[in-house]
Amino acid sequence: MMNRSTMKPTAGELEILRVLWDRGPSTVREVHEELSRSKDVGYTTVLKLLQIMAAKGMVTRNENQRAHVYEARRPADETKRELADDVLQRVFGGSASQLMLHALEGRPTSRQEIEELRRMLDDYERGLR
Amino acid sequence: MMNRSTMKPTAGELEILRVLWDRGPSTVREVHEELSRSKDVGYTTVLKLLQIMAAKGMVTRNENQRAHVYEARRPADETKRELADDVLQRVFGGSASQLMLHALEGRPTSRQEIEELRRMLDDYERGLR
DNA sequence: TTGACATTACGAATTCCTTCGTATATTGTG
DNA sequence: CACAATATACGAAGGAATTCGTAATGTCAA
Repeated sequence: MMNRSTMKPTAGELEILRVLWDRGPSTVREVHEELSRSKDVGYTTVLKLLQIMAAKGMVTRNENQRAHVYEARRPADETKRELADDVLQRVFGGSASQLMLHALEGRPTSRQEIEELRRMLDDYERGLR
Repeated sequence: MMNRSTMKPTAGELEILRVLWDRGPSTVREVHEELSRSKDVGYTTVLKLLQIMAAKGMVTRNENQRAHVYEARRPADETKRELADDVLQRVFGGSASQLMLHALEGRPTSRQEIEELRRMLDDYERGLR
């Protein structure tokens, strides 16, 4: 099996990870309720996915309670960074400005948001010194 | 079948699209040669993928020559924009600055590259007026 | 023309992802 | 206790993606 610390989540797994990132450690029921707000999905489907993710080492499982509690094993930032880098390399050949340009074009972007991006660049550059 | 004009290419299809974007209309042999530089892949594997992509309407096929000539049907920018937007929404909930932050952190970033990002933002904002 | 070579067509194996049904186990309550 | 409600376990179906082998077909040169 692939190195577990650099495993790329599938689309379905990512949806679940985002719930866990938002809510913190959660039961199947809680994850299912959250996902149900935005899509039609069966309880056992969520359960199965969480079991698979646990088998992959992508989440940990605490079995102290009857309703097991799942938690993302890796920090959200780490996974997000990898996913961003993945699309950066695979689609844009590593060009960050190309990625940003197309991301901005993909949807309405306010001037305010651009301001925030500038601030972010300033902060980031400050970190480089 | 999904609407053909917003079909998301798979990982393998994307590799081929990038070759077609770079080279323009190409034969299977040409695509295969290009891909072979970076990975071990069989000729008929590339052929099959191109046939599938043609069936999906993702590429067009010109059969005038014995060696058919394939060409990406949609402009590269359009597809890239969708892929960027896809990761923007699915991973970062639409926050462009979060995407950028994680993309930059994902790998070494030069000050030069940050400069380019600033120019890109300037240009983009100019387009908003 | 015929044989070597290049090319396409196509089926099929394999793996992964997604989804869910059913069986089983546990818990709390009347 | 026994029943209803709530969990987990697990198999399996269906579909998509990937990969390649083999057969069929076309082309060119000796």
